[in-house]
Amino acid sequence: MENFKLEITHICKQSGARCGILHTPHGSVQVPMFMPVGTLATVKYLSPDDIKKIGSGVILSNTYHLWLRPGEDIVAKAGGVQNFMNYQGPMLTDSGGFQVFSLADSRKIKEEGVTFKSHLDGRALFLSPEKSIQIQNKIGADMIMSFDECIPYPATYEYTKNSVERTLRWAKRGQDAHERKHDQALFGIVQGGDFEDLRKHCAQELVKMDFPGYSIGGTSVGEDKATMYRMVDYTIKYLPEDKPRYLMGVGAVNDILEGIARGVDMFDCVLPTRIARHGSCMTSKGRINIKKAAYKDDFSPLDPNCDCECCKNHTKAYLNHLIRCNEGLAGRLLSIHNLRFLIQLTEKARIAINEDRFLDFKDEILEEYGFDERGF
RNA sequence: GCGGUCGUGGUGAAGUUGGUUAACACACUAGGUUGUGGUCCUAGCAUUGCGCGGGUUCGAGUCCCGUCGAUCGCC
Repeated sequence: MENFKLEITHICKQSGARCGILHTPHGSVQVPMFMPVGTLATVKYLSPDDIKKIGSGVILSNTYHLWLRPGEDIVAKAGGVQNFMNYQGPMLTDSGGFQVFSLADSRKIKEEGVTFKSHLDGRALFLSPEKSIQIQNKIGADMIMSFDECIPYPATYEYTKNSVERTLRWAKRGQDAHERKHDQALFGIVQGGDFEDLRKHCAQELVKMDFPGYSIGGTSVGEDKATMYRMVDYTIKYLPEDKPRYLMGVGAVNDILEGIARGVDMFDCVLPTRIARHGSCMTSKGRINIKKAAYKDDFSPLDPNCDCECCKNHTKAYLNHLIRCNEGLAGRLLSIHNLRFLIQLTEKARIAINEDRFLDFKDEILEEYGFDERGF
């Protein structure tokens, strides 16, 4: 497809991190970037205007969730997910592979696809590579994902190997079923757990199929950070330089920085918005929990270095009050803040890459943040 | 004035024929949450303390007496 293309503008001489522009049918955005998650065609609590104001490049939505409610036909009838939610920016949908893994019961994986029970009402469902792509074709995001098996960690070599082979066959089937190659970029997803040869094999086979973008999957499923970074290392060297690389489900500050250092272009994660709804905030000085009694009478902004609507207009004392009272505005303001915080992080990262000092930048940020094992 | 019922943490309340660590929930305190179920998880949380003061008993929140308070009924 000619209207989807990654243009690499600079490669950091110090780290090898990349900077570029991703062109999509719904606009061009800069990478590396963090993509807010909008599962049900809404970034929880935020209006489309809010999403634009925080400087978000791409937002994510979910095949599995939209399939169940309201159904892909409704979304198609609305003119695609962008029209449905009245957000005219680049979007991406996950394939449902992860949701089948993470929230469905009674999962049975067969060559044909996966049977499982709905998390909403328990009814039996079936999702296959073809079905996932058909649904994503109807939803209409600019980037769509192959239907993969996201295996748990740890998994045995034997299980992982068989799963990778199946994920590769599924990738091919999805590619064959894809009917909107002209305006939807289908990404292949690299699995392979913590096994170097399986990651290599999976990446190389997907590259042979020539996808317009590649995702690194099977991360952030409970493994430790060193393992996650190793999975990225095992994978990324086999991916083509001129295609976008998306590290799925990763959104902790140190993980994003480590990913960028390794050449990742795109990240998404529920972390900033999920923790925001419960009062946890990412700030330049580290993570704080705004619910704490200590903030009851703290009339300073959440993060004086932040330019978001929340930090410019409100005090910690007010946020503390809102979250204690379970007021929706707390979720909105803190979601705006955490998302803006990560987006600002990527903006600063791009500057550092262009100045060939990304490794220094990474160390400075982590130092100031008070990096620990958890990484926020 | 007479009679009944009741009095356990910040709140609502369990506490069996009197028997070791006063259940549970909410609230509160401190953490967590990584391809989003507006969730969920973890830990802490009654100055040997059960309105107050006596008594019985090896042992009382649980029995007895007094007292204070709440509440209902009757004059």
